[in-house]
Amino acid sequence: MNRLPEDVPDCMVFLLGKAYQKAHSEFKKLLTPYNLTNIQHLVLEGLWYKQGMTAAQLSKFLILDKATLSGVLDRMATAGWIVKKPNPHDKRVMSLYTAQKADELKEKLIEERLKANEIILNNFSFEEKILFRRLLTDVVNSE
Amino acid sequence: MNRLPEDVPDCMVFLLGKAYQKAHSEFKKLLTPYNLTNIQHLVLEGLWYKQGMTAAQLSKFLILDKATLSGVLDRMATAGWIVKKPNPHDKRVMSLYTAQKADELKEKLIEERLKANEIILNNFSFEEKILFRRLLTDVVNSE
DNA sequence: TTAAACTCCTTTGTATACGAACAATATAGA
DNA sequence: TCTATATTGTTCGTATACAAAGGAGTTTAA
Repeated sequence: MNRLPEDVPDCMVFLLGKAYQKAHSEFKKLLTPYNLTNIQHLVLEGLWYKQGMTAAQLSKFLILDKATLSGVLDRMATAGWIVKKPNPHDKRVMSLYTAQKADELKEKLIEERLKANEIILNNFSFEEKILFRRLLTDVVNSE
Repeated sequence: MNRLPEDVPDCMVFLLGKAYQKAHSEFKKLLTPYNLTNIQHLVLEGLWYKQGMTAAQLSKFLILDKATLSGVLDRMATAGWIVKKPNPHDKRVMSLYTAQKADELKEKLIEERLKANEIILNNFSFEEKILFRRLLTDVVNSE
């Protein structure tokens, strides 16, 4: 990725966008061998955290639009990463579970996330890492 | 936007993504009255910084994929925000300029960017703002 | 001068992002 | 119990994001 231009108007949306773009791109490289997209990896981590969530619950948990998630889950079910089980108590809902194919790769996939974190925060001191996380969290949780 | 879940795996890609999502969404609200998307606003700021750039130059300057930019520029030209002038010396190239419609709104549009910055960095101290910018810049420019 | 190599921009295909509208289903309240 | 209201997941439309390939134009080198 190109370096940031220097003598240029200050825009946090742009800066955050480029930082995300960079992080996304690094992680994408790591996931290529698995044929998983970043979002699909995120869904797996979400379900490992709590199996059996409905799409609505997962959508809130991952702060992902339900419309976006709908398509993602479809592709993941087709590719055999997750399983959708109908809920007998509520016919609208499908409970979501990771499939065996995903569970077998769990350790490796989590390792890739940790590796991505390291790459992204490569040049930061321990204190900077902590601070950076807090500042980002504050932006997300503000208001 | 929902708050971040707390007791959850640490993932910088996710965190950066959500921070960008938040910032993007705040700016989007501010731009709605103008019928401009965030990226279109970015293109205008780019051209105000340096008029007459080609698509390739603008793509590098804004770190935007040329394929993405191609469509954005089309829509902006159609909507009358920018003008594409053919370059007599190189028939492959179009020089890009902001149109009158954009220039008339320049001050207001820049004001919206500043307002977005304030909203996003709302809870930060002066020192934190400076530091946050530096950390983000380091992420983008790393390697 | 001419062919190879390179550039610029567009197009195609796939994957998000998200507002809006919908059908099917639940549930609350009269 | 029956209806007004709310929820769940899907689909649609539009706008990125980006890899890959293609057409047209330019430059380089032999």
